[in-house]
Amino acid sequence: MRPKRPQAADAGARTRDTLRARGLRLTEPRRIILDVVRATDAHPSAALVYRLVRRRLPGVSLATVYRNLRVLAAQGLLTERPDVAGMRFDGNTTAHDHFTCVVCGRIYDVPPRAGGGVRRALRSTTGFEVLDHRIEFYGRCARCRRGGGSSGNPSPTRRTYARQKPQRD
Amino acid sequence: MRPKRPQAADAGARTRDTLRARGLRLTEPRRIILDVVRATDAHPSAALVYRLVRRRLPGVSLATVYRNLRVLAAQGLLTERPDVAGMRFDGNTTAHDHFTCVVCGRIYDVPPRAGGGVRRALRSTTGFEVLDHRIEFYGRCARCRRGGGSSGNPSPTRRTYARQKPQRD
DNA sequence: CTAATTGCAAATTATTTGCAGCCCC
DNA sequence: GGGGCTGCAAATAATTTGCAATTAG
Repeated sequence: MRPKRPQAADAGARTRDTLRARGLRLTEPRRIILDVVRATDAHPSAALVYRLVRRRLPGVSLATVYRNLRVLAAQGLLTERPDVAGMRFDGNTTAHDHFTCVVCGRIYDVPPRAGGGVRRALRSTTGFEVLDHRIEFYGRCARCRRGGGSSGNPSPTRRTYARQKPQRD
Repeated sequence: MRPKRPQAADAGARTRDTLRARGLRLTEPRRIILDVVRATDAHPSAALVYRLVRRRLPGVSLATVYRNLRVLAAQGLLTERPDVAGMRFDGNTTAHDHFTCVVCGRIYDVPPRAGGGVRRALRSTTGFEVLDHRIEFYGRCARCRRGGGSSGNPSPTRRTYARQKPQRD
């Protein structure tokens, strides 16, 4: 397991309270699932979360992982990201954008760019109430610009990135 | 079928050339599929495209629809959008962002906001080569802000929008 | 206690693929 | 005429659900 992010420090107590307020319990599978998602910045798929959780709790079922990822997302304790290859989860709930490398498939967190200004502008021109927004960038990461598509994906010669099948999980 | 967008005027010829250049053919199913996706701004799922195409070509198979949506996306003739409820397709290939109403589930096209400036900034700070970007907004559309969640979705009282199940298709 | 949660297996849903025949260039 | 394309049916893959047993609070 990797070192946790700073925010994860108080996780136990705060998380428990958040859940309890909605009549939800902080069970061991649930706690470990959240912990695992928070401990990585790989934006894991449900399948990968499952594999990682199993290392700590060999008996969990995949269904439990799916159910909890949903519950935790509904409580705002983690975020769901629809992806070409299925749903991915993000334990970093602070404001940030994403950069997907079309060569290696890695998803990088990048600092938030177009701040509230964009949202305000949209609101004033459309009359829509903007509650949230997400920005996804696509391109070649520094690593892949240098060496040819280093680790990870085969086909570096793709023309589209929409269909890029990154290292699933 | 609804009125086409201005860009769709020359579709036939240009599209044929684009495909031919890659050794691909412009068959009737393919042409109609592209036509259908271009004729709507509903960001349809494959299943809806299938239903719409069938009206004009009753014999098509779902597999053909899927295969062609992939091919057309790979050629840049349409865009794929991963969504919580599966892939959606967009025939509008000009620069624009999206606004998803968390009440009725509609996806609106909105004019592009954070232009190239955002991309340039990201490039200079990260060393990443940014080829493309997408912005997704979430909130309540004008219509839903007025009347309670008018047409469309049941549960107007949801707390999260990540799991909003919009009118599938 | 007792409602929330879990594991398991079966069920759904979305999407892809193998293959034989068809058709565009 | 040959390689793309198509329809069909079967195969995968991702995610969900029913249910009886278990457990947190």
